[in-house]
Amino acid sequence: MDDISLRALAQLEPEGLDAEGQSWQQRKSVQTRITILEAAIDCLQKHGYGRTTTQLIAEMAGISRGAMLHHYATKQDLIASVIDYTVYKRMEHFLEGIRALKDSARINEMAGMEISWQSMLGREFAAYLELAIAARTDADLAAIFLPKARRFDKTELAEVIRAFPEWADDPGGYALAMDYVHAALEGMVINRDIWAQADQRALCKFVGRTIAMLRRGDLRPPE
Amino acid sequence: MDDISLRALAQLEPEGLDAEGQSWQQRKSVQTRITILEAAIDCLQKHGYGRTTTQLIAEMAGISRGAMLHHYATKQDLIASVIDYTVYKRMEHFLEGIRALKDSARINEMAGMEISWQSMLGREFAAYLELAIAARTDADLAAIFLPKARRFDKTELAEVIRAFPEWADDPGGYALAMDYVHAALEGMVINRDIWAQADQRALCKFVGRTIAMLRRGDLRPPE
DNA sequence: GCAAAAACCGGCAAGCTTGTTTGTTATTGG
DNA sequence: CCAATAACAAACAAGCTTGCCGGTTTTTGC
Repeated sequence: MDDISLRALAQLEPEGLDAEGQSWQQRKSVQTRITILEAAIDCLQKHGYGRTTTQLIAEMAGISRGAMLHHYATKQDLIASVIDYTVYKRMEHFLEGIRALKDSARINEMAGMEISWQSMLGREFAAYLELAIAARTDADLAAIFLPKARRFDKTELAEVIRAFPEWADDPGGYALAMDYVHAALEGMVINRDIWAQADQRALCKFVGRTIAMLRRGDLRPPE
Repeated sequence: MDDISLRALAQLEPEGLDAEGQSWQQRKSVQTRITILEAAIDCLQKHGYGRTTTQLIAEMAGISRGAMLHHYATKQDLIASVIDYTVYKRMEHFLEGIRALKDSARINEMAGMEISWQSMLGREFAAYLELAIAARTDADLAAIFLPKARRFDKTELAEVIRAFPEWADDPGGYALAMDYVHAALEGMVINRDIWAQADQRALCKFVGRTIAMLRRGDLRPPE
């Protein structure tokens, strides 16, 4: 991960989680908060947003509910921090995927899609999806979620542009290709329990093929 | 809508909602039940699965909660009926789209995608999406939702095959194209509040173009 | 050391949600 | 007409969730 990537990541770093050079108490506080946020992600993944209660998070984190409410006064505060943390973690994983990609010299053209696909199989994306869906019907949640989500997409696009300089001749193609991959793969994730696995594999290959063609310019608008 | 379509639709018809030739009391009961189910769909769309309470549904339906619990003894019973009703309504709209398509002689190649896209803007799909996401983290809900969802996909595929006989030379292409359109469009729906509208329009066009190419056979596996 | 602050724990009240129960009105079949 | 049944309404109990408050232990700064 190079300097620019690290700077992009630092731009998304949640507040109150940098324990470097602090007192022992501060460091413990940060550690507890991370434990709580990780527990919250587990809850979102396993029980969904609607059934993610403060009680459950505290139990999964292994601390009392009173202790948790000391760190996050209200549930809304906690959820806001979970959003920050989840977005940060997703970007961290994404940049790690980009970095590994550069090392392996990109053996195939679907590398970008593979990174996205792998990122959608993790805990953080499951939590992100729960938050994204809940934000559709919860104005308060949307107010804090949507800006973060948009910033994530923006940062991710910038990193994709840096990682695939060979697309430089098609500036508009970047955003289109990224949105396309995200839409197709997220749609697949939603139907994961509904569709047959063989169909999902075939679809994955097809999307990869279209990406390769888009990159070659074979899918430019005909007019 | 021809006979075969009507038969496919009848196959998905919910139980206890056919009031033909019954007594006046029976017909009123059916009408009340439909009112409840429609109110439940509204609740799912506006407040999401997690905040859809029996109280809210009863209020939105304009009847007392006691009256509602007379028709649906438990919340689970109600949700099960909502799933049946939603799936039925979605198929009804889909078949209506197919029928209108035949009349207008399919002016463009993206007609199939347009039908799917329009269907995803309706109330029923919003409710369906809420149920699909909730089923991912709710085993009880999944047990009753997943079979219905799979049956819907199966029926829809059969109707697509009937509606587009010119694809007959590519049997495997049907399922792939349908899954592809669904995944891409559902992914777009999820990101509807996050992405810029212009990007969504561009992506919609791109997906349509790939569908056209898939139909022409230009996107067949290279090997 | 020692007072202040921070981390942590347990319990409590208010509100909401679900399911049950009891009662009232309207409709059906004989 | 009348008993049985269905549709509808209101109240109640039990459980859960959230936020708040007092109390305890540990750490920090002077």
